Amino acid sequence: MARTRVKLSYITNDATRKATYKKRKKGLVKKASELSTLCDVEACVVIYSSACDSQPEVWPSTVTAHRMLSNFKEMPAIEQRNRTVTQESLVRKRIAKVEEQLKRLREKNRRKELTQVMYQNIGGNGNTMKKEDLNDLSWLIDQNLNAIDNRLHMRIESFVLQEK
Amino acid sequence: MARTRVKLSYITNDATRKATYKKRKKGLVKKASELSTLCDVEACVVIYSSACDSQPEVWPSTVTAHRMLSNFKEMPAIEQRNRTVTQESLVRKRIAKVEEQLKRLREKNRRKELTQVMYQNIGGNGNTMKKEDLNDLSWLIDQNLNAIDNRLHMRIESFVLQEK
DNA sequence: CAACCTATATATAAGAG
DNA sequence: TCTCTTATATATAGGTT
Repeated sequence: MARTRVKLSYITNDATRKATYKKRKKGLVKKASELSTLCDVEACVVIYSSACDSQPEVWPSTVTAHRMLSNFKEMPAIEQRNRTVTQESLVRKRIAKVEEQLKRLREKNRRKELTQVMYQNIGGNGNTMKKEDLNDLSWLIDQNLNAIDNRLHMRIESFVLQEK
Repeated sequence: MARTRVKLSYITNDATRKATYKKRKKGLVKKASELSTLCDVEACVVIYSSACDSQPEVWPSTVTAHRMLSNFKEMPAIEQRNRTVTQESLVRKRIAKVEEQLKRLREKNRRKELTQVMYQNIGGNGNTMKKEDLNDLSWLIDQNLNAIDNRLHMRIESFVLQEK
């Protein structure tokens, strides 16, 4: 995507492929993180590369990925229900409502887990955190910073309005 | 990333957020697909959005995601072995070798599965394929096209050399 | 290697229909 | 809401250090 347009097929040259892998892996994870923040959705990315990384790359964390995929196993049941035509719209509405609750609970849970991790580790022995935890933690901190930032702006705006 | 720089925080406006979600989801999946092809790695992306999609977005397929995540559960054992310091380099080498074999087997398996799906569906009743299968199939076709393309170029080159 | 450097290729925010 | 357009923001290929 730069300097030259690259053909979309396996890169034979080892060095080039490894370089591309590192760059694009970083980019992919960044995009996933942005989507997650901008649209408040849960997302995970898993990359297996036996050649480049000794361990699979998992974003945002092993724990999250596991949770997402185990939720995933429940899907067929929901899908079946969605396919049922009997009183379809009513059922759909109920499902949507339950999904909304579920989502809130997941979010709450996620924050709780992460906050715990944060307190366990900040000021502690330093590097007991795994990379995945750091990723999740970084996300949490970003979210909190954004919340603070928004509140600050609101306060500044109301202050400015009072002055007028 | 265009026209205006967007602040990296939750998009409050429903329409805007939904539009952004659709665009970025598409982009993310494209990037994952490209990484997978360019570097020959297995990758999967899962996005849960109770607000925007009624179903989670899964790339490349439900089957693949399941497989990747269940392989994932085996990790702790491997990680433990990696942490063992006894004859570390030798053990690592053996692990690398086994991982390489495993990777080849997975790839072989993946192709087999997909080819089966392909034959089951092409020329059949038309739309019994799920979106995820289509994604995987599309990947398989791309791979085959690339292979054909490469072989064609080789033949052309050898032909040109003969002419000289 | 890894980190940094730019010319280009892509992604995408807004706006229009 | 969806699609198309287009100005900008980002990502990144190929080098350099």
